Amino acid sequence: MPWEKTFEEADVIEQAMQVFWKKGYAATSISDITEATGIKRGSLYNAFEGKDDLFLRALLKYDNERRRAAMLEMEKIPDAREAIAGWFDRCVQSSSGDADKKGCLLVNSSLDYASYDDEVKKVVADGFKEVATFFEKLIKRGQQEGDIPESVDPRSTAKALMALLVGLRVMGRGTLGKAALQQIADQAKRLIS
Amino acid sequence: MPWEKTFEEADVIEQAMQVFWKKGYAATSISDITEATGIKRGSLYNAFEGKDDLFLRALLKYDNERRRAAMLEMEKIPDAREAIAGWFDRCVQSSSGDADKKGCLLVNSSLDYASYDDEVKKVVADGFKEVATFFEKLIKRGQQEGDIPESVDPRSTAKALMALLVGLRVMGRGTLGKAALQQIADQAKRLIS
DNA sequence: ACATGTTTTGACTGATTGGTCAAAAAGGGC
DNA sequence: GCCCTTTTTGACCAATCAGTCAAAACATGT
Repeated sequence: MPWEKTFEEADVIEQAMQVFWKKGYAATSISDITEATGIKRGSLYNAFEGKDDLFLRALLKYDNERRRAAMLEMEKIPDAREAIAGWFDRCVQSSSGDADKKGCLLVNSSLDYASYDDEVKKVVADGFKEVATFFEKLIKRGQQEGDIPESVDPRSTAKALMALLVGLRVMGRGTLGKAALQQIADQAKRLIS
Repeated sequence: MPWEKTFEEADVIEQAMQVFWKKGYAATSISDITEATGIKRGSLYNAFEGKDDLFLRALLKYDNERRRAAMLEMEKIPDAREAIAGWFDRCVQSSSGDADKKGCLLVNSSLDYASYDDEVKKVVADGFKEVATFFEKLIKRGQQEGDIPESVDPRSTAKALMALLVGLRVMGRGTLGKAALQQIADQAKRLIS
């Protein structure tokens, strides 16, 4: 056996993700990443195919460790209404708690759209779709358990919650403070009442 | 008198705006703009300070001719509820009707945030704030006229409508079709019921 | 026809971009 | 100690970036 890498790929992807998250895909240069990770240019290209590939991996890591993780956690909450509300509150927390105001990488990426290849677009689109489906299931469950009125249409309300969440994430990057974001989150609860 | 410009500044700004709108600020190069407008590099720099300046003017033009214009038009609608609903329907139309899926330049710009100077940030932030204030006034008017129930809180609902609109605009750039966008718009109406 | 002052033009700059590559460095197996 | 294979390294590449500038083109006032 010859020699093994002196860095962990996952660590590099994590740090690259932070840079992409903060600056956006187009505005992030390879030099930004080599500076952030400490590994040299050549090593980076030895381990990854290129900027596209690295971004895709970073996005997948984010998607797995943040979005999917949040879904799994919210699924455990017994009350369906509280699960939905909890997701919004969680976003308010993470948006207002981040001094860099990075928002959500999936949401941010959905607007750089034109820059990406199809694989990246699919990750973004699938992520949104899964969350919307998740909301829809929760609404139906809430209706079965009597927590959510039958007058609420699961499918369209789920889409609206999704849009509201995206909007919350976008507005959270601007000048809106925590209190304002919380007001938005509270209105989300009215959509399932 | 020596010689006058052979192009109209407003035309150049309009065409530059289209490019920025479609590709985003960071991904748009000066060459993209000279190709789109037909005017040569030097002439462009003779008429404008640079890329930043050109983008700011393009954004201001968009803000004036789209956002402000929409506000003025919606203000004319007698029924406050319909004015709000009309705005959403209008966005569904323009989002689904655009083959390029450019969305809203103000919304798009709000996510490139880090790339811009303070003046641009101010235009974006002020634009959002004005729309939210507009919604708030409409809600209050609707309540006075008895079209909107008193149980609706004007301020926080206006913020939520704003967020929902932003989300609609973002989602509209993805795979969501017209019907799905319309479902979201219809849910907006539930927030003022 | 000529002088005037602006616009137009395209070649040019230095910096930065994403990406490549050959040589050096590093460890395990023998 | 030597070989084999992989990683590391930094110099290097062509392309592109935003921006500059001097000279040519131009319409007007005289």
